[in-house]
Amino acid sequence: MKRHLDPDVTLLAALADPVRLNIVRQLAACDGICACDFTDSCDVSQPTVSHHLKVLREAGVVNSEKRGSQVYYRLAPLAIGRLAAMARALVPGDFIPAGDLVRRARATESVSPGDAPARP
Amino acid sequence: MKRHLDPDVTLLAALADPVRLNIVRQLAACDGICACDFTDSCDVSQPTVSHHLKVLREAGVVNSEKRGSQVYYRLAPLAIGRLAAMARALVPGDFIPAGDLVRRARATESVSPGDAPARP
DNA sequence: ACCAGATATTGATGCTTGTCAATATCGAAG
DNA sequence: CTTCGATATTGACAAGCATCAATATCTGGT
Repeated sequence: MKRHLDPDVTLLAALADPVRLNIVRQLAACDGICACDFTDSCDVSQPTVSHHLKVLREAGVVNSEKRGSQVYYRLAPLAIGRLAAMARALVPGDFIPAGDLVRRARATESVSPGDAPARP
Repeated sequence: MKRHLDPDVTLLAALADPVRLNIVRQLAACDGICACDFTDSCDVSQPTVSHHLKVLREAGVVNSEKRGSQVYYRLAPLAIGRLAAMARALVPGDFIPAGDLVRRARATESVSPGDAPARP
């Protein structure tokens, strides 16, 4: 994982992988999961799972705790908080002149994702 | 941009780039920005900006509206909403047995990001 | 001390991606 | 119609990443 200058990019990049997002979602549903469980649930090899866990660890998304011969992982609340804060900061309307609010309210998200700039 | 099966991964991947996150942040601060403004503010070439805008468009992060010879971009509220929903879904504590809450409350995020699994 | 299980590291490989130069397309103005 | 400014596309290239096989390290039990 590239060490970006912006820690938010690092956080997003850590989550922007199907295997890693799957891991994170499992951790959200049931905190404190042993690494071996991921080796079963994810359909990738054990070294790959270990690699992804390392990426998540270095991005601060998960914390690890060694217990006996196995390692338990849990979500880092700070990381999830940072993600939520990012989403909140991206919501327009907090620091925008009132006139723009009206203009935005009129344009009610009519364009579907992925289409070109209105080619007739 | 790879077309993932999971749309959330596509959304996160679209945001996980310094140039694109910069664009999105500018759009959050001042909605309705012409593409040429990004060519100035981002220190990459015009084709690269156009490429990143396309990625954001296809991920549903931004909507584009052609006005005259120039194209205005604005954030897609749905995408930001999806990001916020993701962050909310990752917060543990909503659907976790009460006993685990106590256990998690005791382990108060003491481990710093990126360190090894507690080697004494 | 040795063995077995769990996790991490290394090295190699194919695919993806960010970037730019060059070119194409599109719209407005003359 | 031609020219100019703005945006998009194409082609090419280097860098980064996900993945696995093989190997190493660590831990608990016998």
